[in-house]
Amino acid sequence: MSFNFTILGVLKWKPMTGYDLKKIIQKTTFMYWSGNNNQIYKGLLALQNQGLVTNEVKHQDGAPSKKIYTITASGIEEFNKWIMESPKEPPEFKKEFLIQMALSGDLKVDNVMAILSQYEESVSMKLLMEKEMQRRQGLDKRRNKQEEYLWSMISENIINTYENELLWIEKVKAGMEVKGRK
Amino acid sequence: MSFNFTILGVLKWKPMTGYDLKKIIQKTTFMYWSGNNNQIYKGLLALQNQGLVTNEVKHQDGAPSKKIYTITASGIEEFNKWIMESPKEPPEFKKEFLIQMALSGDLKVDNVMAILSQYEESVSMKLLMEKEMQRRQGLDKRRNKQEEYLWSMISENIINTYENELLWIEKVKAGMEVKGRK
DNA sequence: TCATCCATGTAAAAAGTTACATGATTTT
DNA sequence: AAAATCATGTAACTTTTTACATGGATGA
Repeated sequence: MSFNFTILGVLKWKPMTGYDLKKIIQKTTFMYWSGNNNQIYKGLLALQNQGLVTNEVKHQDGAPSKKIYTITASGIEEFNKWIMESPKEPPEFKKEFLIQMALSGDLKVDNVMAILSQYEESVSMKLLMEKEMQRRQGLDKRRNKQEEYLWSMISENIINTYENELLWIEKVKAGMEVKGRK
Repeated sequence: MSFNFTILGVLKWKPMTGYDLKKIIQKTTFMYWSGNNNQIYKGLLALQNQGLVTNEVKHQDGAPSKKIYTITASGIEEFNKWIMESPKEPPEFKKEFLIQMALSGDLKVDNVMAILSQYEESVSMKLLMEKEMQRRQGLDKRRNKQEEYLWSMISENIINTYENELLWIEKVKAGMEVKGRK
């Protein structure tokens, strides 16, 4: 389960609470989970049972007390092993629209054009949202030049993905129009 | 649940058994489910209860008897409504590697280069497999020119996705090397 | 002879999401 | 006065995957 490794990796930055982790995972879109409480708190418990993190309870006046989690030496070791030795999964996608297109063989050309436009609208919207998310995250300070470079490349990867999808939509539309005119 | 709509859409091609559906969904990689028995047979039951499909049992000598499912008129109506009126979901990705890269800020340059190469290998392999899958599927006959065009565009979409990922990996590697030399 | 194909189904586990529950403080 | 933030946790549900179960026919 890579979710727990993600927690571990973020705790390498600095010790923090489950609530902090939740916020980070939720705003980082490429950490693709919902980042809900259930996963976070269960994950932290499991990591603690494996001795990969420890926590220290901080009581606060006029605020709920917090558990600050810190990664242990064996936690760092396990995490580095995951990074270096785990098989690198190829990207996975779910493009429901491809299924819809595959099953639209007997639709009228105009209808196919319509659903292509709907998809285009949806991808454009997503791209805008993604750019806004990244603008906000660009304000976060990175630990060093390498981390900054890697995060900028990740941004590029995500933006590219949506932009390539838009280019592909245009191509399909152009091809459909030629068919329609005949 | 788009899985059941997928079943419905494939049944629009022609009546067939759950087993046939399973094979089609399994070999069509962009229908991203495992296409396991549980989903197929439960899905068909649900569709039948909604009156969207009917089945006819065919007994066979020396082979298990089969249930041939046929889409009903209201099934076709529901399916077309799904295609035209359902919101078009933007593509979703799970790129575990982006998470690994995001958490590799304190790795040595050589180690980052190593995991990039591992990822490149993994994506290349996946691309090859995908091309082979598509070569096999290219042998299937399509119902008409439009369906043929749409399926060729879907192939292009999938191949593009992996090829763009490979281009991106090269770019990241090139950028890392400049950093390493400094 | 051993594996795969045909053909249907069930059981159980894992993974993931949504909603519930509490309660003080701060912001709108 | 209402909503959001901080902070932890639980419960219920949906979705998805893996494995089990049967059994004859065909192919390597």
